[in-house]
Amino acid sequence: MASRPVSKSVVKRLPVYLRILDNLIRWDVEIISSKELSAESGFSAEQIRKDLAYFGAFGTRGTGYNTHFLREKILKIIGLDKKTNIIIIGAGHLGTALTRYNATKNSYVNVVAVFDRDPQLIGQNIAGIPIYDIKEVGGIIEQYNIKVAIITVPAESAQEVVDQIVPYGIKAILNFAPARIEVPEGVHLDNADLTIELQSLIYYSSAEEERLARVRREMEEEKASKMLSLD
Amino acid sequence: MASRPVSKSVVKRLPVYLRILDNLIRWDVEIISSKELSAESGFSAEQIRKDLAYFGAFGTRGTGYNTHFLREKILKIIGLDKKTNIIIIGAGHLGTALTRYNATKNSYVNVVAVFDRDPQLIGQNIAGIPIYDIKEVGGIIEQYNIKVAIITVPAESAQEVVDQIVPYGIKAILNFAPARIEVPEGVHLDNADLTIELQSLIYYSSAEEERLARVRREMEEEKASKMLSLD
DNA sequence: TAGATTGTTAATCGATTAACAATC
DNA sequence: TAGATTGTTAATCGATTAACAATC
Repeated sequence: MASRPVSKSVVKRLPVYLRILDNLIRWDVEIISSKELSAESGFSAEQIRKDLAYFGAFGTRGTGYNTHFLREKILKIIGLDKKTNIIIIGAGHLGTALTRYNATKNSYVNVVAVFDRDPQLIGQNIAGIPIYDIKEVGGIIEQYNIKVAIITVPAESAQEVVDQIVPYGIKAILNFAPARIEVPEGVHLDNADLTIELQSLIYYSSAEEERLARVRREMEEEKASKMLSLD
Repeated sequence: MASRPVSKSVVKRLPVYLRILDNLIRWDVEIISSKELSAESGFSAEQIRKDLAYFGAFGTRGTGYNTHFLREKILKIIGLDKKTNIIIIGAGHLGTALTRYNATKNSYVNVVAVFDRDPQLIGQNIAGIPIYDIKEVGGIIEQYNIKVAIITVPAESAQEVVDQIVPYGIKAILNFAPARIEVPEGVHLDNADLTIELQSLIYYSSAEEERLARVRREMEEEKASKMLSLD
C-alpha cells in the first residue's frame, strides 16, 4: 500500500522551508505560523500547510510550528539528517565553482572527490578536494557508497559519463551539461541547464505582446504572399 | 484584447526546441516531425504541437516542420533574433564560470560587463570582459540599454544589488544567490538556487518510502509517549 | 487518392486555492 | 471560553494528454 510518490513541486519547496527555518533558528525564533512562513517564502500559507501535512501533523493548532522540531522533520524527510556524500564530475570553471561552494558553504553535503580526464588537473585539488582521473570513478563510488553526482562536463561527454557512473550505484544526477541524457528507470535526473534558463529569461526581458504580435503578423504576410504567388 | 500570457512551462521548453533545431541544422536535416522532436526532447509530440501552435501554424500537415523556418520563428518568439546584451554581477567563482561560458560558448548573448566591489578584481577582465566597480552599474545599464542581469553575489548582498539595478531598467534577473529577493511588478525574477536544486536531488537519492515511513513512525511514537506522560 | 502529420477541440489529470471543522 | 491556527476536504484552476478533423 505504497502511497503515491510526493510531487516534484513539493520536493522543490522543502529545501526552501529548510533554509527559512535555519535562519529563524539563528535568530532564536521558536514558533512560526504558516502565514509567516508564507511571507518568508512567497508560497501561500495553504500550500505550506498542505505540503507539510502530507508527511505528518508537525504543527500545533492555534499556535503554529516549532522551528526546531519542524527543521528536524524536514531534514529527515529530505534525507539530510546525515551528511550526504557527493562527487562532482568535470573540473572546469563551473565544476570548480560548485566544488568550492559545496565544500565550504554547504554544511549538508560532503564533496568526496572531483573527476576529470585532463592529466594537468588530475592530482591537483579544489579547496582541499582531490581531483581524480575519471577512470577511477567506479572505485570511489563503491568505496564511499556514493548515490549523488553533479555533472559539469561538456555536452558531448555527458552521456558517456552517466553510463560510466550509473552501474556503480549512482541514484541521482544533477546535470549542468547542455545535453539531453538518458538514465535508466530508478535513477533520478535533474537538468540544470543554464543556457536554457538564460534563454527563457530573455523571453521576459522585452515586451512579450509586441514580439508575439510581430511573429503572428509575419505569418499572415507569408500566407498572403504565398496565396498571391499561386494566382 | 491581449491574449493570456504564455505559460512559464511553455517558455522553458522553447529553448529546448531551439537547441534541437540548431543541432538538426548542423546535420543538414531539413524537415522534422513532432514525433521526432518528441524523441529528441523527451516531451510528448502532442505537447510540442500545442506549444508551437500557440504562436502560429509553423508546420505543414502531412510533412512536419521545416527546421530553418521553425528555428527562425522560435528565435523571434524568445527574442533571440538579435544578440541580447547582459551583465553579470559578482565576479566570484560562479560569476567567473558563467561569464566565461556565455562569452565564449553562447552565441545568443553578449556579456557587456561584470561587476564586483572588490578593488582587487575591478579593472581586471574575464575572457576579455571587463570587471567594473559595482558603483558604475547604473551608467553601464543605461549606456548599453541592458535588460538582463545575472546575479552571483553572496546572499546578504543580493537584495541590495537588485535594488541598485532595477531603477535603471533591468527587466529580467537570473538569481544564483541563495536568498529570497523582492522585485517590483513588471520585473521577472528567476531563482536558480543550486543549494535548493541539490537538496531536492538528495531527496531522490535514497529509498523514499522507507524514509517517509520512518518519519511517520516517529510521529506515532512521539504522540504515544505524550499521551502516556499525561496519564 | 492514400498516407501522414499538423492544428485544434475535448477529456483527463494534477496541483493550487478556498473553506471550514478540529483543536490548541 | 474566545481567539488563533492547523489539518483536511471540496472547489477551482491550469496544464497535459487524447482524439480527430483538416489538409498537405
